[in-house]
Amino acid sequence: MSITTKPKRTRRSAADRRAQIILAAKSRFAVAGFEGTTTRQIAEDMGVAQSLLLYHFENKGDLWKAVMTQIFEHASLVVKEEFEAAEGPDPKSQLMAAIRAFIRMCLEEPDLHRLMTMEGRAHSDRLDWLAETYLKPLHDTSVALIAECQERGQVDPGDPTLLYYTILGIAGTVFSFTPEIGLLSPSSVPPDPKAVEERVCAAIFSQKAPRTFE
Amino acid sequence: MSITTKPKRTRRSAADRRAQIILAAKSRFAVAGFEGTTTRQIAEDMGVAQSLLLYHFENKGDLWKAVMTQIFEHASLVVKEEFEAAEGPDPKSQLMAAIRAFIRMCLEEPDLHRLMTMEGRAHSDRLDWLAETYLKPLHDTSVALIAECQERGQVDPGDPTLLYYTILGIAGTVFSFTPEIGLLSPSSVPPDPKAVEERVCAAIFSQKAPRTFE
DNA sequence: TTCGTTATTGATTGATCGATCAGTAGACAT
DNA sequence: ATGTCTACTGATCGATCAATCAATAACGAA
Repeated sequence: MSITTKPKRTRRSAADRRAQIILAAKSRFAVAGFEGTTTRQIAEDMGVAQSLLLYHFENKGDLWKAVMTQIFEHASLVVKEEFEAAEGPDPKSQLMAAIRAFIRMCLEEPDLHRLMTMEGRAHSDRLDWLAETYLKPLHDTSVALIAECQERGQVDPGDPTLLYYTILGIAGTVFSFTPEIGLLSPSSVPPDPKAVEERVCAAIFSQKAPRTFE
Repeated sequence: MSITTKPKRTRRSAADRRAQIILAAKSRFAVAGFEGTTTRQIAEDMGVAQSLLLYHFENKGDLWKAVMTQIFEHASLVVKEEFEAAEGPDPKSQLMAAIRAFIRMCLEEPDLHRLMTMEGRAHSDRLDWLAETYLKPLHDTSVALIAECQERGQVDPGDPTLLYYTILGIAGTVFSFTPEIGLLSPSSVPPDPKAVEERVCAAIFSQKAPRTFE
C-alpha cells in the first residue's frame, strides 16, 4: 500500500466534460497557438488522461474548432445585445453599437484577439473555416457602416478598411497587452472600457463637425 | 544515371549563410510562431539540409534570438533616425518622432507585431530575454514622453500606458492585417503611412487645444 | 596540383507528438 | 446485487521533432 490515496476517478456527463475541456484548451491555445499546444498539456491541466480529449473530440483540430465556436458564439451574443441597445437606427448610432460590441468582446474574451492574430496569417483549413463562418459578416457590416457615416461627414474620410482595423487594433491590443509584457509596466489591469471607447471615438470620428452623441 | 542533373552543392561564406537563414526563418516564425515552425521547413525553403541550420546556429532557440536581434536592430536604427529628424527638443516633437518611428517599424518589419503578439503571453526564456533586451527601454521612454505631453495639455489625459498601447495597436494591427484576412477585404495593401499617422494623432492628441505641428 | 580549412550533407538518435484501442470502472436502472 | 451503458484510462503505435556526428565536397592558400 503506497502513501498516496487511491486515484478516485471522477466521472462527469459528456456535456460537462466537453465544456471543461474547451475551457482548458482555450487558455492553452491562446498562449501557445494551435501547433504550440499539446493535447497532453491540456489534459494535465485538467488532471485527466490525454486520451480523454480524443474521446470527447474527434481530433485536435476538432477541439480547436469547438473552442473558437464557443468564443464566437459568445461574441455574437454581445454584438446582438449592443445593437439592440443602440440609441437609434441611424448609421452613427449603429456604428457606436458596433464599437461598444468590439470593446466588450475584447474585454470578455481576452483570448480572442490573440487567437486571431496567431491563426491569422497561415493559410490553414482552420483559418478558412474561421473567416467564412464568423469573420466575413462582421467585417462587411462594419465597413459598410463606416462608409455610410463617412458620406454623412460623421467619420473621418479615408479607406474604411483602415478605420475598421484602427478600431480593431486599439480594442484588441489594449486588452491583451497586460500579461503580454507585464514585466514592463506595473500598470493596473485591465483598462477602463469607457477610456478605451474614448480613444476609439477620438481616432475615427470627424473633428470638423461637432461631436453629437445622439 | 538518373535524369536529374547533379545536385550542384553551393557553398557560401558563413556570414552570408547566416543572413540567408535568418531571413527564411523570420518569415516562418512570423507565420507559425516558434513551436509551430520546424527547422526542416526553413531548410526546405532554402533548399539546404536541416542540419545546416544547426551548424550555423547552436540550436533552434538561438536561431530565433538571431531573428529577433536582426529585427530589433533594424528597429533601433529607425528609432534613432526619426529622433534625429525630430523637429525640436520639446516633448511633443519627440513624441511625434516616436510615433513616426513606430509606424515605420511596423511598415518596414511587418512581422514584428505578429511575432511580438505570439511570443507575448507565454512566459518563456525567449520572452524574458526579449523584454529585457529591447522592449523595456522603448516602453519606458515612450510612456515618459506621453506623460510629459499630458502635463502640457498637448495629449489627452488618462493612463499613459493606455495611450502607449493605443499607438502600438493602431500601427501594428493596420500593417499586419492584410494577408491576415485577405480573404475578407480586397483592399489594397499596405495602407499609406501618412494616413496611419493621422489616425494615431487623432487618437491621442488633445482636441481642446488647437493642433500645432511645430 | 595538392593540401587544409570549413561549409554542407545524410544517417541516425531519443524525445514527443496526435491518435488508436482494448480494457476498466463509475453511475443508474431493474 | 446484477447488468448495462458509457465515461475514462493506460499502453502503444507511427510520424515527426530538434539535435548529433561522421563523412564529404567546395574553396583558397601553398
